[in-house]
Parts: sequence; structure tokens; C-alpha cells
Amino acid sequence: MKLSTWNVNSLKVRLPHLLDWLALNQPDVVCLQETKLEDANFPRAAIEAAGYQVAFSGQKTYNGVAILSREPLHDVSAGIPGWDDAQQRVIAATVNGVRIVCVYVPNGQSPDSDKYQYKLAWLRSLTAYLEAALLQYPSLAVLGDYNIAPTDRDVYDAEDWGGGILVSQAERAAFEALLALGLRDSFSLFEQRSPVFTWWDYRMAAFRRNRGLRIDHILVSPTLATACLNWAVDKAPRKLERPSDHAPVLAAFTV
DNA sequence: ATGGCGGCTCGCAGCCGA
Repeated sequence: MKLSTWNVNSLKVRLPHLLDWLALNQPDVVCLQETKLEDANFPRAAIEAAGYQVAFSGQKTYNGVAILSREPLHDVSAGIPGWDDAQQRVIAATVNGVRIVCVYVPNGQSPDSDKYQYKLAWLRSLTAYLEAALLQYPSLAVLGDYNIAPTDRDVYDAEDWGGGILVSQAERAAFEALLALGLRDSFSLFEQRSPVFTWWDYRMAAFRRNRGLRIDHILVSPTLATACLNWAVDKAPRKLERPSDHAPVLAAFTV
């Protein structure tokens, strides 16, 4: 079973890239973030024609998440139950007995902003949600744009980036709290010869210079961690005309 | 040097992302 996540930064703009990528890579599950589409405008027909069922939760202009799956989606749930949020950032579904949670963690803007406090509160709520989910689902995968670079190795130049968002102590502590639940970062299950990134700024030729961050993650329950065959970031779509600033991330499992 | 790029909106400039 091949699971993947991709922040497409507007599904309207990136739909052709997505359809090409599906045909080429044949993932079983794709979690999308930043679809930026109201549900009425979601390109359901085009995605179903590509052979995928889809569940989505979106809004205009910002945010928006979706799960695509070649196998049926069961028990779809949008948002974090019991936690009111005007922003559409979470959707979950069960596929072949694997609970899939697609997350778009808030950006945080800057450490002195209200958006940063919202990000930390949001992560606390997510942690409680996943703690309960782990009890219910032995096979659980949490895929998405976490907007956190867990270590300095996940930043092209930690000093140049500074102590701002995506790398702050509080954000990294929130990421560690997810691992403390028993989740494993599937990236860390495999040796990497050199730093690996999943996002590169559109500006300053950051992709060409490989000045990126690793902020898109696939976290998995212990059961899935033992079944994980590989982890990879696919940089090919980032090289296309009019790319998303994120590249898709994939992990394959023996389930 | 705090910009830069790109997507969005009852747009023609400003917000936001990361």
C-alpha cells in the first residue's frame, strides 16, 4: 500500500500536475493540502475518472484538505471532533483497515503573532485527537503539511533561517509530543545520505539551490512502522512549469 | 538589504504562505 501527501497550493491550478502524477506513480492513497476550493467547486469528476474515490473538506481562498483513494473510503470525518475550527485543515478516513488522517497544520506566520498561538493550540488539539485515534486504530497514518522542521538537519541552513517559525522550540516540542504518543516519523526509519527537503520557497531560486525545508511528514503507528518498506520525496513535480512549492512525499507499506 | 514568488480576492493592491 503506497501512501502519499502533497500540499498542492491550489488544486484548481495544480489539477493537471496531480492527474499526471497519479497516472505515473499509482499511489493507493493521496492526502492533499491547500486545495483552496469550496466543496461545491471540488474537481470530483476528474479525480474519479482517474480511478480515485475522494473525500474533501474545503473553503475559499485558504486551507482545504482531501483524501484520494483507489479503494473505498470509510468513516470519513472532517475536522478535529469537539474542537471548533473555522479553518478546514483535517480530514480522516479508513482505507483497507488503515486509518488515514490528512492534516494541514497552521503556518504560524511569526512567533509574536496570534496565528502562532493558534498554531500551538491547534497542535495541542491534534495531539489529543491522535492519542484517542491510536487507541482505536492499530494501523494509523497521519500525513500532511506539518509546517514544522523537526531538527536543524531538516533546514537548508539553520542559521540563515533564524529562530522563526517552523523551527521554534515550541513547534518542535509539539512535534515531539506527537512522537511521544507512539507515532514514528516514517522518514526516520531509513538512513538518508544527505538532507532531504519537501518544500522550497518560490523566491531566490531556492529550489535550484536546494535551499529547502522538510516540513511534510508521514507519521505512523507502531504497527505500520514495522510494515514500512520505504520513504521518498518526489522532486519531479517541483521541476514543472507553475509548480506547487511543495513536493509530494510517499511511503510504501506491506499492508 | 526582510525583498524575492505565486495564489487568492466583489482585485487593479494587499493578504498570506513558509
